[in-house]
Amino acid sequence: MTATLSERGTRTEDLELAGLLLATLPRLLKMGMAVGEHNAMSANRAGVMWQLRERPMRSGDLAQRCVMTAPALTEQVDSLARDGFVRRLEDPNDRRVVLVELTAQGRRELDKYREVLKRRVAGVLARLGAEKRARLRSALADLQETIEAIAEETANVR
Amino acid sequence: MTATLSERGTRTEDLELAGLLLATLPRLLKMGMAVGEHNAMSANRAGVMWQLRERPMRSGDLAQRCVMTAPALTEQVDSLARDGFVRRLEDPNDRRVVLVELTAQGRRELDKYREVLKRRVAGVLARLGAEKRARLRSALADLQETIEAIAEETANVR
DNA sequence: CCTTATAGTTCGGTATCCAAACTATTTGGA
DNA sequence: TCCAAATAGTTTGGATACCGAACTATAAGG
Repeated sequence: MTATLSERGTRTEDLELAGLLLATLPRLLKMGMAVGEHNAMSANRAGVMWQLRERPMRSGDLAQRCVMTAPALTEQVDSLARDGFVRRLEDPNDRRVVLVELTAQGRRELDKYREVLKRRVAGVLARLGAEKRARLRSALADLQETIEAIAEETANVR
Repeated sequence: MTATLSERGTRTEDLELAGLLLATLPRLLKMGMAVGEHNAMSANRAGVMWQLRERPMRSGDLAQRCVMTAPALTEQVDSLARDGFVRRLEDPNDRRVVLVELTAQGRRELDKYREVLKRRVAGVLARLGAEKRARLRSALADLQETIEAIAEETANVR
């Protein structure tokens, strides 16, 4: 635990690390995300659909997970539903709620899109040696864990 | 023409790593970038200005570095110039060229904005232990190096 | 019941982006 | 020397994504 610093724990070291992260990653992502041929898909659409890969989700939770407002999400779901990639379901327990579910077609499109991105980003990562890739893998796993934990917490505060 | 990222040598291991990266980072960035109070700044604007932190840059190079089209960049520069954050300069050697320069005010705003983001992201990173943070730092440094190298290459192909 | 809270949607407006067409300048032959 | 092709940016027209505020429908509680 040793969480003595974690309250106001933004030390210089952390700030530098955060600055490095903010300078580095947006460009990498943009390079990977600029797909072009994939007309039906985009980074935003894929981000929403990705959250639904495991199970249907309430519209509000989906918005929170995608870090967007409820109106923005409604629009996204409208658009995705128009293309047949997701569908809206009723919640039998609470008729205010809208559940959003990934369709089979949506899953296929998402996989196809992510395959393209993965190949592209992998092309960058291939330039790192095996050792550096392993280190990156561990670091990303740590990050994902932390992000998931934060998402859980803020969802529970709801 | 496209093919900025090479796709050769993409092994399964690389693909998984890329997938992890694509699933993890956009959310972290969105969490950090959702500032709110900072009306005059945004992730996009800051991204453009950040490229100018060292020296003025040709409009075309700036667009390439920011991974956006020339028209989109023109619009961004218009908007940033309207706010006094950047200014256009002439290139005495080639009168077709427009150089874009960060103003003193722009630098102040950029620093302020990045400070907010850094604190926010650092708050996430503080949850990792010192060891994991160190590993993340190394991994990001590797990535940045690789990205810079790719940017150099594609710029030289010009 | 009737007030308050909650879940989504609609509305109005803004920011961001792209492809295609356009202007101005430079370059490279013939 | 002169003009066609290439290059650097901008303008135009249109699409997408986003947000705050107002609205509808349902649920919960006193």
